[in-house]
Amino acid sequence: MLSVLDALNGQLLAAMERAFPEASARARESGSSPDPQLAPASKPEFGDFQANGALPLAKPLGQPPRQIAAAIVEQLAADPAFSALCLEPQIAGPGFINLTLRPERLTAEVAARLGDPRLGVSTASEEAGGQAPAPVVVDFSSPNIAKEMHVGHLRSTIIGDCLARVLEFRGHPVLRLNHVGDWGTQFGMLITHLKQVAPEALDTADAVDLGDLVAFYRQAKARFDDDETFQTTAREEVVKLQAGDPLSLKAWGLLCDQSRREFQKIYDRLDIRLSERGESFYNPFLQAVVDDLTAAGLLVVDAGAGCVFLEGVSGKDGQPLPLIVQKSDGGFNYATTDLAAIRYRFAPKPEGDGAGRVIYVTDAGQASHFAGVFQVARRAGWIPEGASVEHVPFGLVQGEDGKKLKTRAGDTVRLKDLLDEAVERAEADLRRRLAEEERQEDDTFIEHVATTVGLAAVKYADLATNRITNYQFSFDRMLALTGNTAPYLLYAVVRIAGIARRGGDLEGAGESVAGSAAVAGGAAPCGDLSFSEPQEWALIRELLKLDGVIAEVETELLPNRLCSYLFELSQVFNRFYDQVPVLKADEPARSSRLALCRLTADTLKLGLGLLGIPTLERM
RNA sequence: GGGGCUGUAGCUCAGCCGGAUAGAGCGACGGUUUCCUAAACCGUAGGUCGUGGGUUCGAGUCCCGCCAGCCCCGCCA
Repeated sequence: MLSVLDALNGQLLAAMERAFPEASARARESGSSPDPQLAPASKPEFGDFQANGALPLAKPLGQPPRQIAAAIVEQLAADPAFSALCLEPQIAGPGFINLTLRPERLTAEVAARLGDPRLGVSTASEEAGGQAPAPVVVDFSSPNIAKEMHVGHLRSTIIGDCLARVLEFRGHPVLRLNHVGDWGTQFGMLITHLKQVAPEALDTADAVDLGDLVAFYRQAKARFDDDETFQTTAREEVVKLQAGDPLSLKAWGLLCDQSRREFQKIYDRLDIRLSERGESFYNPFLQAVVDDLTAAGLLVVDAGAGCVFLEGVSGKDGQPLPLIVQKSDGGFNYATTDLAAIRYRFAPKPEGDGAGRVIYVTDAGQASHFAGVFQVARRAGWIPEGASVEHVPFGLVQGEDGKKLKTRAGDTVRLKDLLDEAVERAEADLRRRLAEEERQEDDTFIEHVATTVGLAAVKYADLATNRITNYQFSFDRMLALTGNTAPYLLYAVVRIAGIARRGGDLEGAGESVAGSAAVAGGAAPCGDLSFSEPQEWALIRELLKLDGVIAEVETELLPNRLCSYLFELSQVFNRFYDQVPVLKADEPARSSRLALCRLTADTLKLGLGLLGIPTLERM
C-alpha cells in the first residue's frame, strides 16, 4: 500500500499548507518543510494510518494541538481525492489524526493484487523511470578453502542469500559473490606441510579426502604458531604462489577444486546460488592498490610496513591507528585484498563491476576492520558519488548455554552435521506425529517433508531475530510447531492447500473481478468481491502490507522484518480460518474468501521464497 | 587504555523518523473439536525497558555519566 501512503502524505501536506500557510512558508524558508508524520496506525482500533504532525506545531503556532489537528482535518475533508480514499478522519488523544481507508478502496487493492504476479511490489527500474539500476554486490558466505564449512558460515550464508533474493525481486541486478579465502598465509602453511607429510595431495586430485585435509590444516597451523623455520618456509611458499610458481599453482588449484565441490553440496542443499570470486581474483590488482594510495599521498611506511593512518580512530597513546596494506616483507594482507575488491567492484565496467551498492554480510567482530577499509577506500576516491558500501553485521551463534556454539566434545560444529541433525529431528518428529494420528505416508513424502521443514527451521530461526544481536541456536525452539517458527508458517500454507483439495477453486477465485477492477481504476465496487467479517478485513489489511515490508528490508537489510510480517500474516490467517467458514459459506462470500485464501497463500509463498524457504502442499 | 555491539516479562525475542495504556512467542494457568489438517483458535497472569542524569508537549527509542556481558585494537582473515 505504498502508493496509498504516498498519496495520503501528499494530501496531508497540502492540507497543512492550506490550514497554516504562514507557518508553512516560514518552514520552507528555513529549509525544512512541514512533516505530516504519517505512519501505519499503532493499533487496529486507530484505523489504518495515523498522522502525528499536528503535535510539533503546537508550540510554534501557539495553539492547542487538537485545534491544529482539527484545522488540518477540515482542509482534508475539502479534498475530494482524500475523501475518495478515506472515511472521515478522527482526532484522538493529544492531537493524533487517525485515518481509515474506505472498505471499497481496500477491496480494490485486493482485486488488483489478485491479478498481479508481483503482488503489488514494484521494481526498482519502474521507480527510476525505466532506467536500469546499477548492480548490487552482495558479498556473503565466504568460507576458507581447505576447511569445511562450519557454524560460523551459517548466518552469513543464510542472511546474505535472503538479502540477495529481496534485492533481486526488487529488480536490482545482484552479484552474489563468494569471497572465499583461497590466497593468504594459510596456503603457504598448508602446502609446506603437505609437501612433507602428503606430497601426493599436491599433484593428484582427491589424493586425500577433505576431512584429512582439514586435519593437515590444523597441524600446519600448529606448526606455524610455534616453529619459526616452518613459519619462514610457509611465508616463502606464499610468495612463490603469489608470484605464479607453476607447481604451487597446481597444488593450489587441486585444493581449491576439492573444497569447492564440498561447498557446493551445502549450497545445493540450501538452494543457494553463489558466484565464487575468491581473494586470489584480486591478486593482479593488489599492487595497484598500493600504488594508488601512494599517489594519493595516503601511504606511510611505518616500521617497514605500508600503512594508511585512519582518521578519527586512535589506539593506545592516542596515536592514530594504521590500516596495514603492505607487510614489512613486501607481501599483501587481507586489508589490501578488501581494498582491491572495493576498487574493482565500484570501478565502471568492463574494468570492474560498476556497482552502485556493495554490501558485506560478515560477523559483527569485523566492524572496525570494515570501517577502516571503507574509510581508506573513500579517501582514495574509489567509491563514486551516490554509491554506498555497507557492512551488514550479525552476532555470534550461541548454544543454549549462551556461549559460542560447540559440539559436546568442544569442537566447532560442522555445517553439514548441523543441517543433518535438523532434518533428522524433523523426521523423527513427523514419524511420531504420523503414528499418533494413525496416518500412512510413504518414505518419499516423509523424507521430502522432513528435509523441507528441517532446513526451513534452520533458516527461519536465523533470519527471524534481529541479526545484530547474538543468536541462541536451539533445535527444539526452531522446530517447534507453534510460535514464530518455520513449521507454523508452512502449516498456514498447507491449510490453504487443504481448502483447494477439498474443492476450493483457488486459481479461479477473484480472477474474473481482477480485470474489471483494473478497468474501473479501483475506485468502483469490485465485481463479486464482498467482505463483511472483521476477520476478513484484518486479513486484507495484513495482506496489503507486503510492499512496504519488502521496501523496508531492501533499505534496512533486516530480514527479521519480513519474518515478523509473515508470522503476523499467518496468525491473522489462522484466526480467519478458525472463525470464518470458507467452503461452506454462501456466495458471494465463498468466492471472496477463496480469493483471500489464494492471496494469502501467494503472499506467504512469495515471502518465504524471499527467505530462501520452499513451501509444502501437505505436511 | 581506546573503540564497537548488547542489556526490554521466568525463557527466547520484536519494538520502524521520538508519539496514545511497552508488544509477540514459548513456558504457566483456564477454555474450545458432529464443521476446510487442533502443527490451530480463545482467554488469564506476568514489566522500575541495566542504572543515574539531561534534551521536550512527549523518551524503551536521542545526548552524557556509570554498571554488567560479549567482541575488536600493526603486519591472520
